[in-house]
Amino acid sequence: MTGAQIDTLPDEVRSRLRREPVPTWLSPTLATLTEQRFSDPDWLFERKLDGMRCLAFRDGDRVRLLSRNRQPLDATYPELVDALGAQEPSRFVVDGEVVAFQGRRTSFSRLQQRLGITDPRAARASRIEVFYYLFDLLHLDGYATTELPLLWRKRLLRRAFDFADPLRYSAHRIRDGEAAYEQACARGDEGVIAKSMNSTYAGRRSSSWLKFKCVRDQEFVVGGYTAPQGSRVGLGALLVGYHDGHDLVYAGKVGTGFDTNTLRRLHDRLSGMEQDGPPFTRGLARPPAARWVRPEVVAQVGFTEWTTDGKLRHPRYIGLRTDKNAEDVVKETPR
DNA sequence: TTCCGACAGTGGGGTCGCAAT
DNA sequence: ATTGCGACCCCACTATCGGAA
Repeated sequence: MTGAQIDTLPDEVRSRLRREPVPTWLSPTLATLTEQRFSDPDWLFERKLDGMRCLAFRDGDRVRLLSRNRQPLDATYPELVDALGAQEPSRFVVDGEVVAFQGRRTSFSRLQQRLGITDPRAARASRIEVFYYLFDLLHLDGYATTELPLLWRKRLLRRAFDFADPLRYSAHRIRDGEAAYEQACARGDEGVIAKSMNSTYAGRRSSSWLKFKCVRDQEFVVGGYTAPQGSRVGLGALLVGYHDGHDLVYAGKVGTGFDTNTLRRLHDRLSGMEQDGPPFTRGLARPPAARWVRPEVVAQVGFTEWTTDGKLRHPRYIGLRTDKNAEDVVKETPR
């Protein structure tokens, strides 16, 4: 039956298949982050899902799920093992993302509540429903498919599998990347993955897969900093917050985005502004070991979203804002 | 020559499991 | 029973280096 799937391929495509046993491991292709947004008839665009990367290997009765770092996930997602084991093809390798939903959005924080579970019974009993979005096919019925063009791999994947929850096919649109990106951000998605339709499966960081991330940034007041560790110079991270009424609310640390010069400059500036206690009046349950400063410096910070705990997720330093008064820094609500 | 990709190192939030308290 | 820590997951970013383009 599935051999028929392969038989339907045009000769020039089929000639790129290579016979092989089902591999026990393949490195996942990783996308490269880019600021460029483009539309291109040779590229397709998929939703960027906020979950966990997972490769699935089936060889007959044996189904194995592995994380990006080769950690076994079979016991964490037993219902996915079952669904893959019930598929018609008995030998395959697929690539995809395991996700959980919070409303209409994929939610990594919700998925995290299942992530550490290593007992299949506990996993099945979990209230967190997960889905496996498949977006690539690396092996089918004794053939390596990694040398096929992406669009053919996706076609084979879609035809060879029976997509019923919890397995879902990761749909794409062709050509219109900029519109896909804008719609993704408006929906509250993480972004878009752009993929060159004719590319083979790279199995490493690749410029044939690009990340268009929906990013946010705003100003924050610097209220302290931590000491540098190891070979770091100047400081480790900035502790930042924003005003809310009479409160200065702590929003987390920012520990990346500076080069060596900036670290030194920031430390020079902040070390002259120290005060005894934290300037934050809210959001700081247990103050971390830090130096505290008068809340006067304003920094621009990029991040992906607010966590449920009111902290910045994936924060990075962008630069200082000298044109903005610290008193005017408040939490911006996304429009 | 320039650029790309890999690696190491530093930093973030959050969850779970387990050992120490 | 509580706390702290490491190991995972998600990452961003800098600095360096060797080989590809």
